[in-house]
Amino acid sequence: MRVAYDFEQVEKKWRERWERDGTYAAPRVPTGEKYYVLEMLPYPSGDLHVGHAKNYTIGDSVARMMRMLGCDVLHPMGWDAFGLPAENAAIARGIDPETWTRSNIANMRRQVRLIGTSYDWSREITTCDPEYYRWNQWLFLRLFERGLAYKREAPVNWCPHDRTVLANEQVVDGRCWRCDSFVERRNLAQWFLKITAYADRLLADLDRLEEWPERTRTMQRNWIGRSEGVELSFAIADTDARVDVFTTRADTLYGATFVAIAPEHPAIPVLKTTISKNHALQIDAFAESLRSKSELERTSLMEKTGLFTGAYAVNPLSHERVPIWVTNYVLAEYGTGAVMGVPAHDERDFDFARKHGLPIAQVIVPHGFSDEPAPLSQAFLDDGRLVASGDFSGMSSARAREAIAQRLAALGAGRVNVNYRLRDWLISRQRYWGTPIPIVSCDACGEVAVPDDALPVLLPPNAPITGEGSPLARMPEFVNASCPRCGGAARRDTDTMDTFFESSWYYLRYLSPHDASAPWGRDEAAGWMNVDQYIGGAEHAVMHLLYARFFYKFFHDCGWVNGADEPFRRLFHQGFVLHGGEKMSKSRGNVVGIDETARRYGVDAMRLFLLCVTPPEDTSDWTDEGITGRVRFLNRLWRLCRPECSEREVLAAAKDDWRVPPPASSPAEKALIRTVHVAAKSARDETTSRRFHYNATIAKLDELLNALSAVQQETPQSPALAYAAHALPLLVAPFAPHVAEELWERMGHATSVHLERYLEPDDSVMALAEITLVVQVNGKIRARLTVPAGLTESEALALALAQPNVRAQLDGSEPRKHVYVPDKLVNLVR
RNA sequence: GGGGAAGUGGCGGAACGGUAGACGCAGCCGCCUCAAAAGCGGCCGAGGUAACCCCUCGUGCGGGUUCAAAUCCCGCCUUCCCCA
Repeated sequence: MRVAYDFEQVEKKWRERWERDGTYAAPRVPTGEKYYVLEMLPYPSGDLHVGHAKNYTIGDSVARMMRMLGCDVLHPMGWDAFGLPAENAAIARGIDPETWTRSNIANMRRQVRLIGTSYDWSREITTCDPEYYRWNQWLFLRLFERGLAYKREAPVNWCPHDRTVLANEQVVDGRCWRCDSFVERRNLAQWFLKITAYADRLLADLDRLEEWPERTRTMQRNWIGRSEGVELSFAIADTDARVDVFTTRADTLYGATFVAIAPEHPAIPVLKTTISKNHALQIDAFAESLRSKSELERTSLMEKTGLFTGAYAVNPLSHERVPIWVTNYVLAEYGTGAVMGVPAHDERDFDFARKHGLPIAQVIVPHGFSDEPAPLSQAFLDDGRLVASGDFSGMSSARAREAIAQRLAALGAGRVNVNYRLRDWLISRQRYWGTPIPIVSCDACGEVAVPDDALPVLLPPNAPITGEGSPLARMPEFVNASCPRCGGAARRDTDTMDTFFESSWYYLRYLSPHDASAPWGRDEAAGWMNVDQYIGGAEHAVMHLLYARFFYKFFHDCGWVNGADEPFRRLFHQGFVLHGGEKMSKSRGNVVGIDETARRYGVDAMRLFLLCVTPPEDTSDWTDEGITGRVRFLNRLWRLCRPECSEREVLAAAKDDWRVPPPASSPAEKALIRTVHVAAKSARDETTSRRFHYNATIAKLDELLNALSAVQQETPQSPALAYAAHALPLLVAPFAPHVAEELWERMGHATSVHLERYLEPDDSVMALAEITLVVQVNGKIRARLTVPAGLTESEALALALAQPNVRAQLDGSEPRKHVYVPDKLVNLVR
């Protein structure tokens, strides 16, 4: 199946014309109603396939619709250009990361343009440009000044052979992906951003993001993982030290039969003073065996194991001595690095106690049960009534939680606390291809900020990128610096930032992309923010979208942005495009590329197919048979509109009137004019409702072509035909922008169809003179009547009762009651 | 294990409590043609029936709410996604 017109030439012509004329340029600040529509900043990985095209087509259709509905639309594009793949290319093939990245951007820019997107290219940003990343550094320093960026030791994956840090995904079965050495965990001083300071707001404000998908909000809630409970202290017997634990179940405190700590727990050195040498050696060996294990392995993959330390902890209320164990499943990085073990009322503790022969002391019984419980065959997790809990026995769990918290507070042994699963954001990467962290380390002054007027700290060229060691650390000309504060010799920080830093604020840079004095302009932000519609994959539901929310709240607190302190008002996740029922991948060899598809069918056909096959949030399947339908659509469109084009003088003369529907002289003409408006209504409503189910709109456009074809055969000179043909380019413009523009021009218009107002659906045109009245008896359809619209209830009822089939179903009896839905149905109930 | 989304013809899907299967793909029949392609017209859930009238069944399964349920509620099964 071939497109019947020269789509290649048509599409190229308009691509260039739009570019030349700046058709889609947005004003500096909006004057009328504004609409900021944004697709997630892409990583320039290389070739685009039709899955990417689907994402950009959805966003572009929305942008074009909103423009045609009269809004000032901001629709920008840029490149998330820092990151590991460029550095890996450098390691594997000796290509300079910048060269590799720039050539990928050039290719992707060409492909994104190829698919007819209406971006304002004057606002293009590239995050590896010093003009961009200097503002990363500037923002980092503002976080640093406010105590929201801090440095501390934290474990990383370390390859001892390559002497480098590995990302989690570079650790395969505990070994380095490059050299197969066993990976170690090693503590390094690293920069963190204090996102936990915003945990409560990030959680609470999810409730206000009503136009985000529920699943995304749920995922963020789970990720933040707020729990209310008590932080309390167990003294380590025979020392002055203590072990802090957090629990949401303070009511089970009397049931604690052990305390479990992480092998890296800071109390271990103190604890060693009270135990035998043999115990101490065993602890060291146990810690050593876990040293190289990742969190994932410890908590999920490995069996839960542990070792008695020989030391005891003292329960702050019962004063009972319980053994302290080191375990693999308690992590030093999470919470307090220690938990109290209550086997009777916690599944994990129950399993652990069973395995290691620890006592199981039940202190909660179901309401209504006796105080002498039978031995448990599994942990009892529900709330109940306390037993064997000193003064608290007999209380309900809920009441006991409060009473125990109060008692602990009075004793100075505990306090009510809120715990979050969310941890501070580690942004240090021991990598080259990223934003240098603008900090100088001075022996005398400590960590000192690079002054604003010395920004950007440029990424030096010709770094030794070999995969061994940190490239910047091996460049003395970069490392050696003078302290901005005392002028003495100092060392530059040789880490670069996590690339999620750049993507946490880029939507603001689009507002003033060339401003050399500020990351963004206040007026521009006041005018354009917030992003009205954000579009991107569900895989970013947590990290990117949480980091961006954190940044925006910080900006808001600094007074740099006004209005709502959420960056993205509405969020839409598009579905994947499969091919042959599988995800597209190079290894499967099932990738459908954009270039090839554009060459075979044209961009308009591709866009229409991607939109029509499923609702945009659903997974869809690419098929070459499926796109046939869209090629036919375009061919029909071209053919049906062109006779009108030859009469361009007539149309030009009637130019002011082309939006006014002519009187219809036949039912087919009436139906045709009506279908024009039905299609326009669908396009408008799918946009303003933010459902974006343009698959339904395209079905209406199919019906419109069917109606047009019917009238053309019947009355080729019909004014209704001219009207519908003239409306068509307007109607399809957001979805198939090139062919629409070409037809529009051929009809004698000198200005772009994309700057026209969309066709306003008119209810009076869509009203039907005759409708089908459905007659039901007891909810089952017994007759369909073609009747004039607007019958009164009694008229409809009389008609319904006169139907022979209805009378037969009523079997001579009068209906007990009836329901009338005007112009729809009558339901008679026997 | 917890949470979320979804199950409709041969296929993708439409129907936001009111005519189930719009529209498209595939298939079948016809027109056009020397022929093919393209195009145009028709048929296309299952069963009953001479029948396109009409009747019965039918939206994963089982209940419920309602004059009326693919749609709302409860339970189950299956699939996908996220977190463990």
